[in-house]
Amino acid sequence: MAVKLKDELKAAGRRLTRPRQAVLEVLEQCQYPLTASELYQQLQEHHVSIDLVTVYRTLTVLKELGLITQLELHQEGQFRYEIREGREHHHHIRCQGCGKIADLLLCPLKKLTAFIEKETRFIVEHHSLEFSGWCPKCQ
Amino acid sequence: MAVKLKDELKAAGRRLTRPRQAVLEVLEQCQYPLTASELYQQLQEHHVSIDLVTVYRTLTVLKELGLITQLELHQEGQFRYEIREGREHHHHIRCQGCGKIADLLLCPLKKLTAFIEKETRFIVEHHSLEFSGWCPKCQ
DNA sequence: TTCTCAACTGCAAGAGAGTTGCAAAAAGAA
DNA sequence: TTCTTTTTGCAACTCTCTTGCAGTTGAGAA
Ligand SMILES: [Mn+2]
Ligand SMILES: [Mn+2]
Ligand SMILES: [Zn+2]
Ligand SMILES: [Zn+2]
Repeated sequence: MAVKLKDELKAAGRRLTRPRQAVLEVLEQCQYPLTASELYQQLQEHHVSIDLVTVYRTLTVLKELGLITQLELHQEGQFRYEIREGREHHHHIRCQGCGKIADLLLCPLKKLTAFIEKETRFIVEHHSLEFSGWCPKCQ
Repeated sequence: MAVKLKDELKAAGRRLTRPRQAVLEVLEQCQYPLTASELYQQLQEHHVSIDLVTVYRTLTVLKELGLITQLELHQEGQFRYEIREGREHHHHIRCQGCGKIADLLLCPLKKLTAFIEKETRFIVEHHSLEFSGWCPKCQ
């Protein structure tokens, strides 16, 4: 992934820097999508000192390079980011109690998209689908 | 609807006021869900002078009474509100060009919810599903 | 109708996520 | 090492939404 980062940056005329490597590493090791400030905290715990503004700018760059995905969970009011490498398009479920986020490794919307395009005459480009509820521990 | 508002307010020990009537009227007449500031603008156009803070507080009350629904469209960064009366649970599609929002009078997620509950052992309470793309005019 | 008081409103200030301007620092090519 | 361009950190800012508080108003009681 580090190699891929370097190549993608170079191809885009951008530079390989400490913050970009560090942010990508944290996201690689995390099992669930992180917010900018969660990422910032984790960096501090790893004794990597990067300004929060730089975290935001880095996330924008990594997203532009197609290395991470930005997502929005319902009613959270902030973005989350996760590594794209090796993960197909999928959706999430979040526990209303503890905030635990789990992947749903499926997308049931292909047929529905075709139907909606026919009915509305829109051309569908994106969709967003998330569930929330109670995880086993919080029930 | 005006009668229903009065009754619901009374039942909740709350009062019937000008802002509450005006906000509900604007939402009743609108064909698509409005943000707080769109609502505020429309009120001003109708020469109803209500502070934006009061609009927010009014939306909270109407939501608590179950008269309106709060929703969040993907990537918009603000809430929208629509009248609940006479409308079943449904979803939306928004045009990335002009911002037009259309209702999708369907919900395809009942079976999927049961499947997810079995797979994840979460109990699903809410879901959010929206589409975005290009409306006929913007294509 | 008038009185009374809790509910409500407007204004100012604040919170939280994210963005922008700018000078100083660092990457990387020559 | 030098030079140019990109990147960073800091401060200030934007935008949506919330909170505190003093003055106003709705509506039940007298
Ligand atoms: Mn995921
Ligand atoms: Mn609708
Ligand atoms: Zn999908
Ligand atoms: Zn649904």
